[in-house]
Amino acid sequence: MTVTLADVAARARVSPATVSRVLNGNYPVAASTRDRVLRAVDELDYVLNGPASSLAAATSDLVGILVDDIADPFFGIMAGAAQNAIGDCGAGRAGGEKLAVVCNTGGSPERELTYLTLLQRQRAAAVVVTGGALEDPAHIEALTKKLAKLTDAGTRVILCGRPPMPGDAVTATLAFDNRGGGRRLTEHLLSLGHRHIGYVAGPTERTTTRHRLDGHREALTAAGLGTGPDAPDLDRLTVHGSYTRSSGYEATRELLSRDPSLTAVVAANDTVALGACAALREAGLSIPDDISVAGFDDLPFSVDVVPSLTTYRLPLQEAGTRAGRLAMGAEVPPPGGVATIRGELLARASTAAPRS
Amino acid sequence: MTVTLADVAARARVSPATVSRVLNGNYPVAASTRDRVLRAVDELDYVLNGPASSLAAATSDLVGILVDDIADPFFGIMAGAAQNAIGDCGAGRAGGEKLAVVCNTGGSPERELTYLTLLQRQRAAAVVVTGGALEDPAHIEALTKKLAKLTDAGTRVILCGRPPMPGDAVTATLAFDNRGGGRRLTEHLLSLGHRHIGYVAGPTERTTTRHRLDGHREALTAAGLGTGPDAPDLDRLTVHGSYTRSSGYEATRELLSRDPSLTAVVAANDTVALGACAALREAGLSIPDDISVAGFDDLPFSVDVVPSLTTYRLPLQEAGTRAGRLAMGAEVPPPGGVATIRGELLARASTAAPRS
DNA sequence: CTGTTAGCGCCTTCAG
DNA sequence: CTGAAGGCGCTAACAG
Repeated sequence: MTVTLADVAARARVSPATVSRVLNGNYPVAASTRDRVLRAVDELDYVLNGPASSLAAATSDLVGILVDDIADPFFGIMAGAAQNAIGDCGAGRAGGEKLAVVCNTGGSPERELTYLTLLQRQRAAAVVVTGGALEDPAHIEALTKKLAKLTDAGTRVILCGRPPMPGDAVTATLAFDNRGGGRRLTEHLLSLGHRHIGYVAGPTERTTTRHRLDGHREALTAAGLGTGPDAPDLDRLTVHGSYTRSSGYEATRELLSRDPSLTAVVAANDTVALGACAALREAGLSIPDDISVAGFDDLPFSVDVVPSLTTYRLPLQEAGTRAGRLAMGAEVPPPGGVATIRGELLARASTAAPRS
Repeated sequence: MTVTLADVAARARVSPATVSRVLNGNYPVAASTRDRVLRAVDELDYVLNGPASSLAAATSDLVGILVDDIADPFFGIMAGAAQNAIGDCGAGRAGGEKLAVVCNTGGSPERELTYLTLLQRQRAAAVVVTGGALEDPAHIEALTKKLAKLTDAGTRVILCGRPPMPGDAVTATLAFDNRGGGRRLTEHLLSLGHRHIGYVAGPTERTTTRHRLDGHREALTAAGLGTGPDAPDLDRLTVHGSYTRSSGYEATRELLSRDPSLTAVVAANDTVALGACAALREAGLSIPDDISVAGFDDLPFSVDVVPSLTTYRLPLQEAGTRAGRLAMGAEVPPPGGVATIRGELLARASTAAPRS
């Protein structure tokens, strides 16, 4: 019924081994033989049996990309770039095509582990894990063990946009400078003259959230606004939520009710910032005349909204591409296995000096 | 080195076959035996070899979801929902877990075919193809053949948000009522009193684009604005682009330059509508006082932008979920294999009666 | 309910 | 440069 490599061999009047060799292209074969084989493949409409091939070779063409939320462009952009890079590298086994595939964890640690197991089961060639890490010791340990096992089994493990993990469970890590970005953004606001700055943070248990917030407070402290008897109560000016627009909206209303004298709001990311803008506008405040707003990431829409959003640009595309190349082994890991990717402050129309 | 099923069998003092049976859960096994096996699995930290298992069983746990653009929430929402539905169904082989995986074609027909081949190679259990179809006869033929081959090989093929294909190459089709939506939107504008309506269309060669535009013109024609000596030149009031914000921006500027007397703009989708709004605002027009704008899809941001966007809501989440269930065989295909999913007109703040 | 026996389709030494 | 042979790890009949 289904055509196998043996059928192709018979038609091309060569041995199965030869067919295998031309298909994998990793062994010298006479040009004329190759042509004959390729023609037979075509005529028979032969498709390699992946499982059989993976079983025999003990590796597969699968590359998994794990994301927190596939409906969020932050992940979509990285995943797309990684997938492109992987597709472009070509030259793998069996026609040079890797199957780069994205898995949506929905932010659930269990599903993260499940997907990793599934990928391990498939003997994936590589795994790219994106997004901030959960700061739960139990999960970190489980994750570390699982990743170490993958690495042991020959799977390349790349962390993208995520802090390094302890030990050598991982092939390479591309970390974002979330702390630095948080600091720069707040420094920018400070230099504009703001002194009452609210912060709409992400979910508490994520490294991304904490690092961005740390950077923010670092800047505040450096400006003498961090502690001391008449320093503002930082916790009161911080509201946690999720990385969604509606969360930004709610949190901003809360912030406003806690301190109506706010002259600026920093959001955990651009999406959250959009929600913040909506809440502010609804409260009758004009941006940036009455209040400034800053985001983080520089998602595509950020330059386009009105007013255009001041943010800290993370090179998501580049990071994804690099992660993809690393996953393919097309690029050597950075020294120490860890590279920190810096972003860039984009001061746009949503921030201005406070009203005097 | 790596632990195999035989190792587990030895440790649990049963035969390999028994281990296989408890792992797959599709065969009666004594509870005490099962426990012993499960314990051994745990102690040995055993992970099933997917390729071996797929080879022997001639099927795999892989389910592919093809999308045009992973960075676009339109696809992200459907893909995420499908992935959830597939994960929730459980009860597959080997622990009941399917590996639901999304593949990003970037809108390229070649990559679509490539991914399908890769999935076929892996003997995928099912494939969900989302997004509008390309209207190129050569590609349609190639695609039909490839899908038929997948179906023949036992892979369930589900079309989601895409018109039906000729023949029986496909297991089930979930089509969106793009034409009906396009008509409803324009009828709404017409009933408000608009007579000069511009249309920002998507890429010419996609069914989604054409159906939405067809609906629009259908409504115009029904209102007596379609043809005739003093009917407006519909082609002049239509500009094609891509499904992006910037495309909407450019196209709207073009539209405005072609006919400054426009009182309404209908966009191919919400993202495009956002770009249209930006262009309109930049031209000094206020929405909806000077000009009305309508989108399509009802993406999450659409209710939140200012002014909130009138649009035609497509139940993306529901469609994705249903596609996922169909892919798992957890739901029987609709009669005839095709179900048309209707949406709902959402008249919001971006449309109003034209200035008199 | 459980063990035994054959392969699934391909890759990979080893010879030639 | 090409052929022959063995086995990758698991599942699916069969028996019992």
